[in-house]
Amino acid sequence: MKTFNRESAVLINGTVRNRVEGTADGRNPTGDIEVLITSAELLNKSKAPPFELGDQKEGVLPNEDIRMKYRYLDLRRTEMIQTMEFRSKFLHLSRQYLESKNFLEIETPILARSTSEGARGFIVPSRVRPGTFYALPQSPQLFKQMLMVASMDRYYQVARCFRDEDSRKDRQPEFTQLDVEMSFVDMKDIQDTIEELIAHVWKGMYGKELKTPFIRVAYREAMEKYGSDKPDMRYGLQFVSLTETVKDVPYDIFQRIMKAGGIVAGVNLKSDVAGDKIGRNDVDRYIHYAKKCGLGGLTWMRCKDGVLESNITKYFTPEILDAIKDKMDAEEGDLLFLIAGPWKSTYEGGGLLRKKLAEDLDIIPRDEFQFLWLVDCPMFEIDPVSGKYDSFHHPFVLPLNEDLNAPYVGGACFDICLNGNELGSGSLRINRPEKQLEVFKKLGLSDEKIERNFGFFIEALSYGAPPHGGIALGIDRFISILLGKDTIRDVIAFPKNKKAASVLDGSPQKVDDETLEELQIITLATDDFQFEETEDSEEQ
RNA sequence: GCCCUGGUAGUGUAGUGGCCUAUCAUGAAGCCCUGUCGAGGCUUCGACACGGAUUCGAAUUCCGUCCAGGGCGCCA
Repeated sequence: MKTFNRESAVLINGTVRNRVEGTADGRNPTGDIEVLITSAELLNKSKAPPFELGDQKEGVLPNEDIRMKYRYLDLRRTEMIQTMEFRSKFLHLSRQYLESKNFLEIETPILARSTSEGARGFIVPSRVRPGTFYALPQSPQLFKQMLMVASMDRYYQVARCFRDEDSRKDRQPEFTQLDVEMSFVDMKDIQDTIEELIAHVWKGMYGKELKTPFIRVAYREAMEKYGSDKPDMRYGLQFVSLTETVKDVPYDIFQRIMKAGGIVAGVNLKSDVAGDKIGRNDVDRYIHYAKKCGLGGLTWMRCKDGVLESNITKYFTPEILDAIKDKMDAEEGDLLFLIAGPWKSTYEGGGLLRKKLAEDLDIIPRDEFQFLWLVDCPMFEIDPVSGKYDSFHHPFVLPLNEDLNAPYVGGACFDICLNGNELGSGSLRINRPEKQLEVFKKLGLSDEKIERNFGFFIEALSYGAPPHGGIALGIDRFISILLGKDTIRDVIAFPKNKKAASVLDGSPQKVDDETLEELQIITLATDDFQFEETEDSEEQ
């Protein structure tokens, strides 16, 4: 009889039976049975795999680039098969729910127009009209809105999106969104739909009811308490504003910051969680870390013998120290960290510090899933340096103020977050052309640019576009969080690496001169990057 | 564009100036054993990413490059 090596495709005929008593192998899932073989055929012999695939070897995985190069083998691992099954079932349940609510799955173009807004796009040269290019969509935004104009009323799509920006562990150049759009809805309608959708998926995946509605947190509160627009509320460590409390303290640094309109806030590391485990050296490390997070520094106070002590308490009167103690709910042994600076950058830096503290102190409940809606978002962000207006979400969000020059303009937009990650964002859209024009102009787009990039869209809105809105959920992120994966690459069958390349098929690739000529393209690149040749391909 | 971490047989690792003709496991090839299949025994094969510098001597120190990952910028 021939030896059948591992990973080969084989055809076995025989009878399954229990093994002789005393020979069962409990270590093996099939250790209780055996097959009495009547015939065996080797359909296709496998070469020796370049790395171990057996389930017992999991946890001893090779470097990721080896896994990517042989992704078809990596995907044979039980863990990867289960991930693909999970993803498939997740999408199936999502479609099942949306179909039951009369949503239509409609495909939108992959070859589309570049609107040269937002993220860098990928472009595709046209052979028929050399010198012109399609763009791959960053999202189906304009198309789904035009489907609403077209009275499609309820649309969804499992949509591939493309953005030519640098990768992160949760960002790939191409990724999948569950894209949803509806006409004649308000924000709550959209949120209710998504809650029901996720609850339906939850029931199907886990057999459990998901608690709805999700909690809602205002943008400002999220920033001021958690230092993030995607707060992880599974643990405490909330910031408390001390700006009012310390406004008269003759501490130079605070005074300067507050005169410039900045804030002072503190977080209490309770002694039972952290306070007395963090020594003076640790505090110095956190000060260093705070500076890396864009904070000017980090002030600390420790509650000892009933009073707050630190290197700067000499600038504070006992009354103010008591007020801080009171406000921060500081008790014996607690450690307070104080941050100060401009509102946005300081809270953002504080949020990074909060996350770091929670990780170091190991107080994040890893098995918990906490959904939330981030609501009451602004319409615009103003660049502190240039003073330029930028969309908080995107330029198609419906402003909540009629007057775009009001001191604060809210946007009819919101995010859905899970465990400190942004899963997706939704909004009501502008449906009147003149309002859309007004927003474009507020964002500093010239008439010429508006006409060139969005003329067709403004035109579409002018044919009685109904009020509409929608949302898009990042499927890769969602699934990776649910499965506890460190990177979305682990939930994508064929992902790209950090340099946006596929090690498996060797893309992106140079094309031959004839192809370039046909497209009338010349390249200025001198770089001669080549993927490492394998021995096999050299032999060919 | 910038910062950080890493790169030792097919794979995972040990090894911080001479004890390295480099450890262990797994793998591959061959043989032995036969209630084996994720068992056991024996033999063999196979690596310091690349280039330069320091040194009597470099896997080990330094510089540069390449590759991979994490982050900043960027991601409307």
